[in-house]
Amino acid sequence: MARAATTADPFNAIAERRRREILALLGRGERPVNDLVRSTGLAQPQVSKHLRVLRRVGLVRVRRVGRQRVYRLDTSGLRPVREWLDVVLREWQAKRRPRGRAL
Amino acid sequence: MARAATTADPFNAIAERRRREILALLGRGERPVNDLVRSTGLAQPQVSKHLRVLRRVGLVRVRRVGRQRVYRLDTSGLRPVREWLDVVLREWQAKRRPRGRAL
DNA sequence: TTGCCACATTCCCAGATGGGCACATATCAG
DNA sequence: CTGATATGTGCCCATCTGGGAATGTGGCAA
Repeated sequence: MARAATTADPFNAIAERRRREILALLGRGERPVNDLVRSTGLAQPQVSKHLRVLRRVGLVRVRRVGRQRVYRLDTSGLRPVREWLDVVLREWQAKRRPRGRAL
Repeated sequence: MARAATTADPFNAIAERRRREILALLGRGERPVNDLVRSTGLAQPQVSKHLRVLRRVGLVRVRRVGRQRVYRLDTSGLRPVREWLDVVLREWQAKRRPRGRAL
């Protein structure tokens, strides 16, 4: 088997640097594609492709405004990541600091 | 260019399901390879390979005990992920709930 | 030394990119 | 309709990958 598709889940989607960059930008507010193109310095087609991946995994949503497409971050898509991280770190903490037994 | 190496950073490393599984197991405490092999149901070589990737990105550490190698989670390696996630979510919240101005 | 055990490494290969580039589409101004 | 603007898609290709199977290696027991 080869590597999983980038659209397999949020973990694979955010593995790509540029996509994280795009998500970070969208975290500060919605933006049309060309805005992202300028901010990232990437070619427009590349940005569109990254956005497509982010769309497929539910990390962003689009809204059409005239001939533009305004992208918006959908934080719910990051939930699995947050949760996995929390579980791992939480359990680790529980093991590392059993001081005074658990409550 | 192709996809970044799985050993490029923690984001790429945890993109793989099996590796997340291994990290979750290690979150509950150190374990020798064979333990992980049993828990994951993967073949030993595969587990070793995943562990190698996790080692390279600093997500786990090894300790030799006799002929075994005990792996331990190194949470500091997850910091970049935690931080990126926090920044994105925090900024998003700031935009979504500007109630009563910022403090 | 011999043999076994716990792991790591190497080789092979189909599958999935990400960027560059050309091109298709949709919308809006004239 | 025509041209310009804003995006999405298709194609090509070097590169990295995860699993399977075989092999290499260090430590321990007899």
